[in-house]
Amino acid sequence: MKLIIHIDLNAFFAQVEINRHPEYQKKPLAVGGGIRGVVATCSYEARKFGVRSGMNIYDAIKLCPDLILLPGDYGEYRKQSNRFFSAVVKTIPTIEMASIDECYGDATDYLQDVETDRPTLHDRLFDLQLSLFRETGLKCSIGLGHTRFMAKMGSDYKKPLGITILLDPVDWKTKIWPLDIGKMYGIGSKTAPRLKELGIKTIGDLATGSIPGSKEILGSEFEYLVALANGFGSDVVSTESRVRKSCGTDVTLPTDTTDYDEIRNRMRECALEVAQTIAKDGLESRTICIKLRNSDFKTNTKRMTFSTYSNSETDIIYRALTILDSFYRGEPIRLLGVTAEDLKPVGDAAIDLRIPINKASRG
DNA sequence: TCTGGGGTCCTAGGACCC
DNA sequence: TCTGGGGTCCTAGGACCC
Repeated sequence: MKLIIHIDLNAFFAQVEINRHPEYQKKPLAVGGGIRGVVATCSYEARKFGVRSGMNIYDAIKLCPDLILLPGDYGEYRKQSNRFFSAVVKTIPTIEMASIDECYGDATDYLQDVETDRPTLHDRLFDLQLSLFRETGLKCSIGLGHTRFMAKMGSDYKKPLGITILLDPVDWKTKIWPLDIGKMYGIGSKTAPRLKELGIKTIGDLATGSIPGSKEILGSEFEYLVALANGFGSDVVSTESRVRKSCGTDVTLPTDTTDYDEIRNRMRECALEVAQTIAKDGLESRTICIKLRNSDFKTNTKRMTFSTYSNSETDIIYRALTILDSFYRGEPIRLLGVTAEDLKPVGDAAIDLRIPINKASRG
């Protein structure tokens, strides 16, 4: 069986900021904000006050009045991430980035000789963690399992600087099964409460696979999730960089507005940014989706598929505004955005399956 | 001053074709 | 006149993750 590792940088954005500004060491710090923003990441000192990612800034400051709030420097985070994971690759060549601050790796070659010797296995992972810190100044948590899921649950189990090995049933039965069902990767804030109502309070409860009603809630995911909790699942680590399927940008306005000129202008800015981004990446798009969120926080989307692919600024802006004009009904708008979908590399033949060849050739 | 911004994947239903 | 099933494309929205 393969040995899959998951490496997760702890409070990554906050770590980078503290490394750049040593005076913030041991201080409650959060990255995020903006006029109506939320916390993207916060330091462990901030977490002691109850501050969490996703929390709005207003609540975060209520909990922690001395919170240091930084706007975030995503270019720098990208650079530091590349530096860190390049260091990982020197030891574990097969890695798959899962996001800016985490990766999966196939560590079979690196660890196989010590797999059955638990103390030595642990030592080797500790050495890896330490050498990554010495080389990059960044702290990570490490999870190890036979599947991606167990590796991921492992790196999440103890932070910061955790090392959690979930190779044997006894490992996950004692560490993972007692966890709240909401901690399971793939079960979010909507599904967890519904499962709890049925009596599925922990991952172990789901693992039995026998609680009536759970199949109805989880639908086609049911068998898959039960299998994951029992140590089955994918162990494939793909080094291929993933092709982007969509590219979008949205913006929360400083205050809700019904001013159509402002809404149009903001939409134009978003469309321009999207056009420039996909053009820079050598992509073009055929479907444009616009998003409007009103003051009740209800989000509506409307998309249109066009007959040609384009990444030209004029086209993308025109398309987005055309949809907006046919869609906007005068409600106060809190957030708006544009997403380009149906992306393909410029120059690749566009195969239009909607026109059967026999008909098209009939002319 | 309550609730960002970047994504992915899935589902369900309608239109349309054979 | 009534009525079917398979398949694709498209759309809107939900859920989830970082």
